[in-house]
Amino acid sequence: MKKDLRVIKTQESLRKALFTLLKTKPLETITIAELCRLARINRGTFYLHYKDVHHLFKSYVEVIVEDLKLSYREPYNKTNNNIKFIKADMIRIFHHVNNYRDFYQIVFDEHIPMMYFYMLFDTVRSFMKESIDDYTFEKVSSVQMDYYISYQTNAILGMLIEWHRQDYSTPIKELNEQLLEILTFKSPFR
Amino acid sequence: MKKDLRVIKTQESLRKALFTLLKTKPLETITIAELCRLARINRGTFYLHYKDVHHLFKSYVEVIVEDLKLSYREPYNKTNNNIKFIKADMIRIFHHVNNYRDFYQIVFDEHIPMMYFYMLFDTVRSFMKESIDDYTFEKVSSVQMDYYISYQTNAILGMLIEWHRQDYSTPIKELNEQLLEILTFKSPFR
DNA sequence: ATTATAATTAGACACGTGTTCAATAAAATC
DNA sequence: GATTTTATTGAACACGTGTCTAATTATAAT
Repeated sequence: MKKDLRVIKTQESLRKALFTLLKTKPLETITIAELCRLARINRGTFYLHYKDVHHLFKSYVEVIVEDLKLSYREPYNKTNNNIKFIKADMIRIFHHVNNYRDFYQIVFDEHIPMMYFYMLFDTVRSFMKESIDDYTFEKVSSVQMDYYISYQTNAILGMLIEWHRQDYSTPIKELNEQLLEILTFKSPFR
Repeated sequence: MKKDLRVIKTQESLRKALFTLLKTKPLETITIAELCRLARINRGTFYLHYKDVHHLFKSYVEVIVEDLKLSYREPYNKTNNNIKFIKADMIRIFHHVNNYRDFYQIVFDEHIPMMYFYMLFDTVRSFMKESIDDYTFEKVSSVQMDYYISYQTNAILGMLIEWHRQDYSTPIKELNEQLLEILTFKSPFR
């Protein structure tokens, strides 16, 4: 059994309306009433599908995150040099964020709920876990691993936050160099 | 010229009302109307002082952040061993978060806007900057430093996120060990 | 104590929210 | 094609939002 055509039409209209409105005003100022007027959908119908505007927006985020995952799965030159490896992994995240810059400008906005950050966090974390699982031979307890992976994951996201705050003015090439620099840096902590 | 007594009374009533309501329901469900009824303040008066509930909540956050800064300034055993140094710096952040656990459970909630995370980020970042400035002798460009500091800052916050997601079940002592482990870890990335 | 200043108030306004209802229309099933 | 099923609709409801007025009251200044 496939999905009712009416449902598809309704959801597409709302998605389109949200997309249109996002070009003119910030997400946090978009009301359900406004969306429904533009989409020519009864306001009650909105609530049959979504809880609030964020629930609708989340369906976007899922598409973007899917693209991130896809781009990550893409074949690429794997080397047995770990630092090149992690660099290749993360550089593709930088590229992805750059491609969807308009989108991430929303996600990193201070008025936007943490949930989208966590969605990004979880996705990058799964990549990070793979990288570390594949290339770490030292055995440590799983609890330790949880903290270590979250530590490394959020470190990368810290670079994205810095990028965002500098209005994405730093070119990817330079970000790339920064990351390499950091990973090979003779840290003051050791 | 000091502040009008009426203003002080109004703001204290609202703060108290928010504090009371937070014990019974999540921040995101607290309405301005509800706060004003409890505080016996006219709703119009609320708008003379605050833009929304988050603006009021922010005055809490500022108090907490102030305590974090204070606790950071406290004298402590500084050693010329850098890893002990950074560990001492960050362990006091873990303690602080533990002390205000109820509060940070709100701040890290997925429905809460990023702004509070950024406030924490900025505060920890300033500590991180000091640590690195004091103990890093290699000279690098300021742009590089911005990324490096944000990278290290958010790494620590990644541990806090992991801690939060594990319902703060990990004892501080163990977090302490985790951090030490990570900082001395023979990273797979190098 | 009197006066000047400024905060607070009640009331109203248009609009948004979240929910419910019976009526209708569109799609799926037979 | 007729029938059953289900999504959508419009209307209404109580409540919240943000803004504005004029009247009132508390505080500060004299």
